[in-house]
Amino acid sequence: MKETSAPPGTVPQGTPPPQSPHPPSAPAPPAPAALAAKVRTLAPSMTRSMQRVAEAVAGDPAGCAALTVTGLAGLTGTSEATVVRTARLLGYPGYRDLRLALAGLAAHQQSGRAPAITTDIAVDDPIADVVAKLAYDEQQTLADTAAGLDTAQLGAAVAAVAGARRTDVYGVGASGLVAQDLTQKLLRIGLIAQAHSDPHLAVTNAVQLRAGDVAIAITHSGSTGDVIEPLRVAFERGATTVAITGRPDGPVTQYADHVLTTSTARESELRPAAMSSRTSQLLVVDCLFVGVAQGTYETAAPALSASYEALAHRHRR
Amino acid sequence: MKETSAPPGTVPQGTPPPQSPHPPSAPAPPAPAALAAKVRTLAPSMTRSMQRVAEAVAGDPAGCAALTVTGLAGLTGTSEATVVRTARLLGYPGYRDLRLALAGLAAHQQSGRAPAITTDIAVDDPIADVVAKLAYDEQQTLADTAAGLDTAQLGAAVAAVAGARRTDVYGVGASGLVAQDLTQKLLRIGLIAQAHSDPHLAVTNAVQLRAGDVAIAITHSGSTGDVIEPLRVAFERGATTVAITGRPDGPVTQYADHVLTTSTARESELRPAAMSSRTSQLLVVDCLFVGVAQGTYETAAPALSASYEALAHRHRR
DNA sequence: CCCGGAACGAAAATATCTTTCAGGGGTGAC
DNA sequence: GTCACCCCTGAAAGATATTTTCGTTCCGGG
Repeated sequence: MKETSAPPGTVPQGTPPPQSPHPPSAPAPPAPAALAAKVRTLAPSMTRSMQRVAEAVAGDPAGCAALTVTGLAGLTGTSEATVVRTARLLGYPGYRDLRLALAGLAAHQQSGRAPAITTDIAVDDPIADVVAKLAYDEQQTLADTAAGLDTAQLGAAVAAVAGARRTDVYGVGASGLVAQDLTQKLLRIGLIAQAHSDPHLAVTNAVQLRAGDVAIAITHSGSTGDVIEPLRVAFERGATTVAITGRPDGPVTQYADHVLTTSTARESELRPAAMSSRTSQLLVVDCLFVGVAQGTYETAAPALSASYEALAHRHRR
Repeated sequence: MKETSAPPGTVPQGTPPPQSPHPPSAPAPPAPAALAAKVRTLAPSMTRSMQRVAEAVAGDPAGCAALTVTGLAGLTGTSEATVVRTARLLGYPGYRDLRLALAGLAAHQQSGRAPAITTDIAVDDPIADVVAKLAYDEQQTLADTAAGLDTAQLGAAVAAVAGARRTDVYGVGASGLVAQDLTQKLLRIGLIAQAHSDPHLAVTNAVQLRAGDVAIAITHSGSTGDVIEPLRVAFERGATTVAITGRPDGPVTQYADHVLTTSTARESELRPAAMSSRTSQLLVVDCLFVGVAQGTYETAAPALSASYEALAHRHRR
């Protein structure tokens, strides 16, 4: 018999990438998930050998999917012909298609058992669980942050930075890295930006700010004195001030013209709050950056490609 | 060659891939659902023809699962050999197994929800859309990274760091911030760690490493000379070396005992690759950290609370 | 005891997958 | 600018897997 699905040289379907239609679900021949039921239904009409095969298939779809005709025949103590006959009886054109369906079924039921990722990370969690849980938590943090972000405030902050003479960013500890990340990006699109993690230098720099400049403070707790102080100075010098914080009611906001709220996820002993706050802050910072890049596209685009090219030589062949 | 998948009575899988270039080669277990991610990760190292095949496969898993080698080759305008080569590159023993995985994936996503809108960010997108798209993309990046992360390699890296005399981390540019992030965390649980972004200092420090020490290089491109060089030195001094890179076939891996792969998302003009690579790298680093914290819980727990308390009085009332 | 029918498996026949090999195109060296 | 080299690529040979064919065996009934 010829290949059931696609003739080699001909033009079976002229549509390569288009998604296959979902509405017309399983018609009749390819049973999607009701395989076990089908086996029970058809069992009476099967011969002994075929029943053995059907039983094996229904019992361990995943395992059988990994077997060839010969393998399955050997496993069930029958012959290849019997296996093919069974596949036919179950409604498939041949063993090949049964096997394909089997693989799908296996994947399906494997995804069925949802890992309890809502749990906290325990000391004895296997490493695979740690990965799953962390990824899940960070995804959750991102969703929360996006949902809680005030786009009006963000828009105002974007406009301020896009039109600023210079932008100073304050952050210490983990937030300091976020501050640097933002700074790096702004520099890449040709803006003048600087990150400060040294409180003293931050304050002395803040004094130089004036109207038209922007100061951004990043602090999860909203009460980090080392970051509030320079922001206060900048505020009093007339600069536009922005606070990125997880505590929109914290002290830092009293000197902030615009407040961007980051989300606060539950923390645990093994998962310090710094982790999710960092994720959240980075998303906010990314949004800010992209917004600014949009607003200054004329200059941002060439600056981006220039910096990209400048780095090209630093890569080995 | 005998049946690639499984002899009758024995274990189904467990077949390591054909060749391993170096001792630290990822076994690359048959990817279950991480296919799209894998395609993106490996795309840069593919040839044009192979990319066409990979694209078709990633674009329409269900459709491709129904095709034979010849059919897929015809559809993509390539040859059977190329299709098989692509399957190999994606980590499967041959096309047969890729097809099987494809069937599983198809069943998987048919049951799952619709894949969301994946439009690029445009210059004139309203700020709310920017937030939504960025959040979605970063979530996707996290999922891809988690799916593509080799837990065996991660476990090995965790063990190495947990037992290390000292740990050095190399990273420049955006990866430098990730390196600092990791370092900060490790310091917090009482380990000795240092981040280097100055290539010269990194090398001079690497010379001091010896067996029992760990060196970690972080580079998205996998070919950043400034980061490879210190890793090479550390490798030759006998330290355990780890590479965190988006290019598991890049130059950096030749000096790495363990390779942790980050995901590569499509980039656009307004969304530089650095953004998603950073997200991906951070997740990997977080996993590494939590793993190490688990392994050294006896000392990590008190160290964590100590550092927490030490910071408390830096917060304003 | 012999006959008819169905089940079953061995092996041939076919299709499919994998490997090998040689040509073509591009790149770096000189 | 030319040459040599290497890698990509596809055609075809070679190896495997699947399907079909066909003969044998096993029962139950006449």
